[in-house]
Amino acid sequence: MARQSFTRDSARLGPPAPLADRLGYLLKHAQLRLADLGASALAPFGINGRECAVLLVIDDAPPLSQLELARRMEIDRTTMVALIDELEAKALLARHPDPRDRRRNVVTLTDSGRTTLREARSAHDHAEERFLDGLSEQDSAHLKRILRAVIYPAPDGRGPGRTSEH
Amino acid sequence: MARQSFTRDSARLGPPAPLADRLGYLLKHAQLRLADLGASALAPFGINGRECAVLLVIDDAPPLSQLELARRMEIDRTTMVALIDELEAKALLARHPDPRDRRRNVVTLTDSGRTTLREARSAHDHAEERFLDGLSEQDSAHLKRILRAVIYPAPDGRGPGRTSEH
DNA sequence: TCGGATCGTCAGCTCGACTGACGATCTGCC
DNA sequence: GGCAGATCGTCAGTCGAGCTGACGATCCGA
Repeated sequence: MARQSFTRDSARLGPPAPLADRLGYLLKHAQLRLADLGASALAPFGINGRECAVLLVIDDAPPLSQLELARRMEIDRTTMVALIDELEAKALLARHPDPRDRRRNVVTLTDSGRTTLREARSAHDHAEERFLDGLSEQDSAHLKRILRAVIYPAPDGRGPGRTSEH
Repeated sequence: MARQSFTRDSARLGPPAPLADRLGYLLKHAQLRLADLGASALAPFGINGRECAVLLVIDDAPPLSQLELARRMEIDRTTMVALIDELEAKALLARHPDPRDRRRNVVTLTDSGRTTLREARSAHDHAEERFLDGLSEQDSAHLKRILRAVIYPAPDGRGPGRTSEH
């Protein structure tokens, strides 16, 4: 359930003064809180956030090799091995040797994987909503837009980080 | 230098389509990028982000015990031990047994610690600016405000979670 | 004064991520 | 056709951050 449970009991005190304005602190703890909510939401499906993300990406794209998958998600390929091992053990996806290039394994969702993904996605969306609860529609959208901008900074002066070109 | 260096070489591709809109992904990667910038900025001073945060909090507050420090930063007290060990080894802070309660160690900055903190803080601020480069003043402020709102949600309907007062 | 709480410490564990190596396979080039 | 070099999946080992559980020293309230 997402590290950093610390003394959760000792009633939610605000941020320590000198850190309240540090972006690093804010980002870390926002991420932590969402991870926490997300983990609870996904727990009933026996998967965690990373695993859910893998399923999402596989579902979205044409059959991918492990390496392609890893690259898209910016995960190390050795890390992906374990991740896929796990999901395969849970029968949510399957490895198929690629007949065109026998070095590769093509990874696809199983029926069970698709079902689980559908339900898990909805549960996770709900957690995200709770996370954003209290924010206006605009603020939520704004947050995402700003985050994309700082993650994928415009290479030159112009334009926000490009936002996918489908 | 902040985990997740992955295939940094394979030219910065945008977010995988199905993840581009997931807050979890965005938060994680924003945090990652900032941590990366911050680590580079702090490296010359021989400290990392966590250590810098500890120095900041100590500097800000009256003499704190290790436990108080840990609580303020929402760090486990056993984790704090190692953190302080490290900073003490670097002579940036010192432990003093508290004469009033001999179970406690009061932690204070050394002169060297104060100097290092001053310089490191400025370097880190600069990194933060680079991170926010491309965002307008308003967007930067907005980002912090929104993050605070989601980290410390208003307990009931209305409250400090408020996000638009400009 | 004595039992229970508090504080600092330590050993051991988990988890995500990385490095380095290896065998199997593919590809370009002679 | 044959071979050097790249690519892919795998595995063992390591690292950092964080946690749990235990322990000794100390404090405090009944």
